[in-house]
Amino acid sequence: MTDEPRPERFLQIGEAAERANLTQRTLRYYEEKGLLNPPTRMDGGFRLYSPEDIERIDRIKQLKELLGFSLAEIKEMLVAEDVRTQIKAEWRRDADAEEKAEKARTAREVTLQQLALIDQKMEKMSSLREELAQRVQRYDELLVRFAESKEQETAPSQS
Amino acid sequence: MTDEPRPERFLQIGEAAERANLTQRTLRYYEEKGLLNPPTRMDGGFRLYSPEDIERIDRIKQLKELLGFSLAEIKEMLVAEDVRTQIKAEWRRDADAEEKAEKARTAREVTLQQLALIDQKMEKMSSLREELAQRVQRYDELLVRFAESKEQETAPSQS
DNA sequence: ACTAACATTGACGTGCGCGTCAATGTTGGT
DNA sequence: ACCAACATTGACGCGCACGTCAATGTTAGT
Repeated sequence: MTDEPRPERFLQIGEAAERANLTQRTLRYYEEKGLLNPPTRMDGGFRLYSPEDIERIDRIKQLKELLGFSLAEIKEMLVAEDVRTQIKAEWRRDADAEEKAEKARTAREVTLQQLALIDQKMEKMSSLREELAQRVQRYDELLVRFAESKEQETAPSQS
Repeated sequence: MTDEPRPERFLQIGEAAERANLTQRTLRYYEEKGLLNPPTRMDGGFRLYSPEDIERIDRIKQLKELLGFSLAEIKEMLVAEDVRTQIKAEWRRDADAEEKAEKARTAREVTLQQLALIDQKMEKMSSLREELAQRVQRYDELLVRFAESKEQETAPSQS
């Protein structure tokens, strides 16, 4: 559960999986499903995950565990991320300026939608939290009343 | 998505399912898995869900969709709820007082754990929210810079 | 050159959370 | 008495998100 910092080296699948606390199978599966773009390979064919790949794996975990989305949904959400790295890569190269701006606008929109979604969830969680907190209070009151009545049994009122 | 208010009548499975936006199959499945205690039946064997049953169904939906727990986990969490209604039912009847208090304490503990769990999730969500908000800001800056450079193209600096 | 540790693809298996028949019974109204 | 609408149990099916072999290849160290 110790949030590993972003590594600066490339990692093989074993290390990558351990770091994220996932199995190798899971990483290959995510690749199969298009959630991870195919990582670079060593000469022998071993996968090599870049620091960016590693970050993306973390993001997937986050979206899955935290927000409970399906992999298909997560794939949709990662479009914004893709555009982001795409822009970074294209930034220094020519590429039509207006086109880049358009991509940025799209990415902005998608991210805003994600934000709205998170806000929705947080509101609902907050109200659930309130409900539970009130419930605890009621238990407390009940237990206090109980303690009082017990007190009276052994040591009658001193008023 | 309109949060139906708590009904005061007993509902058959059809109405109950529609109300919660679930299928009949799902309700029977929840019963099968012990998430719902067997509802009362009509003479012919038709299920009749009490208002409490209906509330419980909503709670299950909440825990599932909002927090993304498995049905097994939710079953665990509902223990507190069970104790709660149990206490209510036993309250007027004799039943050893200390025993009731013990149950209340247990229910309190379970509820506190759920609260802690929710707080954990909310914290993580909050930090994810921050990350995304920052990202939007960076897009904005980028787009502003872009707009400025475009402005210069058509209308050179007036300084 | 050998070996242990690590990786590859392919294929089948699994648990969860239901969906979907099929065959049958119940309820309520005309 | 009949009929449509609604329900019942049982059983098989299915998509998702991987788990788990099996057979094979790669890498790194001695």
